[in-house]
Amino acid sequence: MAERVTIGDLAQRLGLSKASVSYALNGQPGVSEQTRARVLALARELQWYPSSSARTLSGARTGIVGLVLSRDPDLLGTEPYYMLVLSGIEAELIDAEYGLLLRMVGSEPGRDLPVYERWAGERRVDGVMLFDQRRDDPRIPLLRHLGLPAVLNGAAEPGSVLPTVVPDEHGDARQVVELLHGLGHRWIGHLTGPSGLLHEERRELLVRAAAARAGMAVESIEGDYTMGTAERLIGERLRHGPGPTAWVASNDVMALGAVRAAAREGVDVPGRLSVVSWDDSLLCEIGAPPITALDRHPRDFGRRCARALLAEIAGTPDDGTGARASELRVRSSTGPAAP
Amino acid sequence: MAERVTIGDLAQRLGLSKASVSYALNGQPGVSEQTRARVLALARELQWYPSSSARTLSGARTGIVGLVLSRDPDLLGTEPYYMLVLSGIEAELIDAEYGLLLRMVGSEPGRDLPVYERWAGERRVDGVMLFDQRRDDPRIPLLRHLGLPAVLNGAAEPGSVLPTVVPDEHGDARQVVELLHGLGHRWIGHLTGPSGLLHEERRELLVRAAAARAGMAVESIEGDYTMGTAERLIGERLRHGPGPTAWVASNDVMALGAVRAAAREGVDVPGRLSVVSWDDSLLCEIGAPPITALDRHPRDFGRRCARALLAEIAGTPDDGTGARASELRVRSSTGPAAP
DNA sequence: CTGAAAGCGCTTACAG
DNA sequence: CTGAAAGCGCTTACAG
Repeated sequence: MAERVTIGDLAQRLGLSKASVSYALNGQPGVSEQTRARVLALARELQWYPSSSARTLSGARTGIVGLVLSRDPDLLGTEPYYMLVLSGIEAELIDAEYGLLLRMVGSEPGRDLPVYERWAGERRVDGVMLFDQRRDDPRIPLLRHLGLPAVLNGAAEPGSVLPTVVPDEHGDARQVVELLHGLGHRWIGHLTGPSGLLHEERRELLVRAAAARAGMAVESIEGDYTMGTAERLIGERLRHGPGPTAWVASNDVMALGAVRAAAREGVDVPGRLSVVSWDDSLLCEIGAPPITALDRHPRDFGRRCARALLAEIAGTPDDGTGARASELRVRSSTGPAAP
Repeated sequence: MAERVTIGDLAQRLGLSKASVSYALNGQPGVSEQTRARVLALARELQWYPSSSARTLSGARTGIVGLVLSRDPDLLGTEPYYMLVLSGIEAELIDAEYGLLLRMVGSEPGRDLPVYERWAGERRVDGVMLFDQRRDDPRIPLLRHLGLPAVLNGAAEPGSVLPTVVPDEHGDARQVVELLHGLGHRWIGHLTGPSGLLHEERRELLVRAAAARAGMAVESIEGDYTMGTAERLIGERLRHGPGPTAWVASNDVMALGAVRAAAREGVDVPGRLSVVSWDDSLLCEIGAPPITALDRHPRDFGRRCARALLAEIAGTPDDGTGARASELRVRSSTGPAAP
């Protein structure tokens, strides 16, 4: 086992004080360039690494950001979206030499709160990333109280005290609605995720606004992001009588559920019913038929989230400007409105 | 912002020494039960949390395990397998009050090595979990040299120096081969992942052994876990002339690729060709046709991996015994061998 | 430009 | 059972 080499070892070997070594290592003034070079050379040779705990204890940052995922693990497994956001976050953190502490706590509300308390109390992380914001989200006052830097991702609450990174929800809603309007649809359905979620409320609002401008009717059904529930709800709606000629589902898995419901009820997609997914993924590609979906560039989004948090931690708020416009991938689940 | 409360604050308020407070907090002998109760009560009241860096600096564990994922982020997004393993790992860590430090480094070989060096040097983690082991894997000597506890997951190399957690590969191969044999298949294809991976080599060996016992011929093609490549390779093979009547693909995404290739070549599945996936997922369920797949219980596997590492860290090696047998979910992509 | 010293918040022998 | 003290490996005023 490699013996741990400390700053004291370096100092001793070089006949310097620990202070000088520290200054040299950290690029601080107070040492000659020559001395600095000697220190750096020896540090490299002996493979010295700063002890993260010692650094943190004497006031430095931890170099870690925390992320609590409060979704059902099975959902996390089926939705590629989060894994892609995660990889975007990682990509950005790596450049900044930051690490990610990950916690999955399941979907019961409030399970994440003690995690933040603990991380703050133990000084584990320099900041946290929040997803799936809810109305009157208890995390916000808690983090404020804890003094833990945080960034909200995915939905802006008017007057929020925390920096927020949002996708181009406005453009997303417009693109989807315009596609359907262009195909002649005048009555569309919105299959949303759980209504407590702010980004769901926001989408609902924006879809309705865009549809209203285009003279289209909207009706909504609340789903839970699972295929089974979506299939049941849309199946019931289809049996119930005349309804929307197109459904917009809030994720890929629910869009699949809608397609399956249609198949079971003998309703042809896209002949008699169109389906659009708010998230793109392999699931949409291989659907039968392949499903028209919004590619919202989840990796990019993850990068922006991480960048905003790092800026917040550094004290130079940035607010993750510049969402890249989503691309609507038109496939075979959408077609002209049935007459 | 909440003011940090330290062990010194508690000691002062209670008129005790820091040592006594520490003993009380840690359940060490050396304080009366009465004193201990007073300390614990005040600690709770003031919401005291131990500083993780201070603890670690004075010799304690970090309470963190590390995981480096060296796969292409896009693959991670499409394969539900890893997210499920991750959630199993998390579930086990939470019980042990451990955290997970996650790093994604892309698939270029060797990108993960500096991460281990750094984590060891900085004393960031108490141990690491290794996946996707390769022949002559450079991580093994490196971790040994670094003295960082580690557990190998997914494939056992004979005589490995590290504790290893393996799925029931033997049973998996047997189940798949027996199903196909029972359906009359006598010539099967094995669409593997990259051959450098030990678990792929192992599967290949076991599939061939099981087939040989049953008097079946096997041919293999090496894929790369992506749908596109699988579709191309199987397409070429189908055009090339008589071939296997059934293909076993090493993951769900490649199984889909095989099914698509068959569709494009006008080969009916399962009428003229059967397809089995080594991994189950929503992708298999919604395939057209739905794909017969092995449910290898990835969450369970993740739990076992984490448990084995925690045991290793605690110095009570456990070797994650007791793989739960996989369940073969027979769907519509498998049928009697074409005459 | 360089060194001696204090301090970060814990733990842990070592005395009483 | 309790307290004074040293130490973990850094950083950072403060003197020289």
